[in-house]
Amino acid sequence: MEKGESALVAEMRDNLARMRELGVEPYPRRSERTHVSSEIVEAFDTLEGTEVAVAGRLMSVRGHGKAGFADLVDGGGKVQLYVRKDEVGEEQYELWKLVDVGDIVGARGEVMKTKTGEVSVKVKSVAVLAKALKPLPEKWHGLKDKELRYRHRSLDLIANDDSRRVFLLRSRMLRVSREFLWERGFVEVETPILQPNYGGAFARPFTTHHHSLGMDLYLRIADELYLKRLIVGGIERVFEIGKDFRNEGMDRTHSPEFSQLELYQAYADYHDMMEITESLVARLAVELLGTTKVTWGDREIDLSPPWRRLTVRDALVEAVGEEALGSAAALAAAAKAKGLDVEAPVEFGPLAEDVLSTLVEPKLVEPTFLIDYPKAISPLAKETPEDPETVERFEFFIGGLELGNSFTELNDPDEQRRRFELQEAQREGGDAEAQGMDEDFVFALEHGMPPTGGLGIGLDRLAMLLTGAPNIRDVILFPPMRPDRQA
RNA sequence: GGGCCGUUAGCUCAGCUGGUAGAGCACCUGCCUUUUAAGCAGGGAGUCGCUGGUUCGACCCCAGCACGGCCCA
Repeated sequence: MEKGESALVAEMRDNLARMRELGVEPYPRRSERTHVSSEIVEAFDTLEGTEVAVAGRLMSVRGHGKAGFADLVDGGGKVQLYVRKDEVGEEQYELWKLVDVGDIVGARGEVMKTKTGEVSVKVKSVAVLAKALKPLPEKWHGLKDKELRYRHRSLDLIANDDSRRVFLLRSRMLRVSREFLWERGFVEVETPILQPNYGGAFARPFTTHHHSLGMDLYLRIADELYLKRLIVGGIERVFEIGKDFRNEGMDRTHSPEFSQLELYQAYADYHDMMEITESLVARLAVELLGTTKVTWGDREIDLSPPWRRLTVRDALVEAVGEEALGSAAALAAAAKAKGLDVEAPVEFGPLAEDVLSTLVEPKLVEPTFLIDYPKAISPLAKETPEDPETVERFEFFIGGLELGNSFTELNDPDEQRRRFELQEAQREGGDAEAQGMDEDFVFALEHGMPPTGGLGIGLDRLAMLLTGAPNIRDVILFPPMRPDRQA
């Protein structure tokens, strides 16, 4: 036994060696498969008595002396193998006895049913397709340890059906989202992840360096400014599904690397974006879950449109009272009275955002569009007709989760330049999350961008909602983790 | 960043008031040609997260650290 190697591993390695002694290559190049397990189980009546070839992982082996049963799991599900010494012969039965739970095997044989009614393959020949050298997690508790599940997702997927379901559902979420947008005439594109400037959101970026250009580049924090260039370019309905990166804290709902769907539609505004949002989310629920009702914690949430529209102003009035909205000082006082940790001096916009995220958003369990935000915290959105300090913007919330952000896009290039300049001043004033000037984006706007509605949806959180997952890491296949430093 | 909780066999977990560690699954040996959490009999398996400290003696008490979880900022 090598250092650190358990007895179980030694046994599996020993079986590997003995397979080779029998002249069997445990990692062959070729395999055969005529059916996946689900096909055999579902079409048993027509397949009974015919010969099939199956392949997959052995998840359970039950020996009976000169015979044995095993559960073979493949992409379709599970089918039982029935291996008899008098069917496979002496040599093959020797090989069968060297097979461990976890091994990838192929088997050829006749479709049959046991007397207990289990659809099975009565094996004529068996092949080892990949010998496993490490034991699987326990068979009926699965792999529970969250750390191990996140660090070793392959094991989690083998051992936990729930985990596999989550990620298959997530895949279908992407597919249905694309179908939905294609039906509406949207075009999928890819824009740069490595960017000389970052923008489109408030966040600290990840910085990297390109050696041959001799320059620093940023990993994008949003897709927005490139997608709007495409609207200028005449691609009137455009979307991108991809990763954004924000160099911020991690918690139950934040991952530094996360997936976002962003879409832009020319000749549309944020009302149209609300309709798209409601329709898409409801469609996803129906297609993936068969119902518009999702379970979230101990609540049931109905995602059927139309969703509630709540103005930021009304939300703030309800949270801190109308008097508090008169000035930044009044709002600060009211926020402090509600227990918020307010550091003076704070401007109205960021303060309002604080109040919203602490006192309002967690209560937005039923699907809600929070609409009409302060301009000061929305440098890319167009003003409302009623109030130049308010913009046509919404964020939407379900189950207390912020799931997305949308504007009627600002398309006045001069106004956009002024907004960027204000942001730059804030950045110089020490706000690391303020957005920088993007001259090339303004250059594009100067050629004329049609009135446009834009929308971003956080796909990880949407996947959380649709699967009931309490932690964003539960819906990210390989979530970022600190290195596992063994002493 | 702060508070609380966790880390014991490959996995899931027990472990009392400090006296050198247990179960189930998995694994090994034997029996078993329709089992499916197969069964019966027997057996092996541990750096108790890491480093220090207290103590005659530490999985257990104390301190620090690491990783993770929940909550708060």
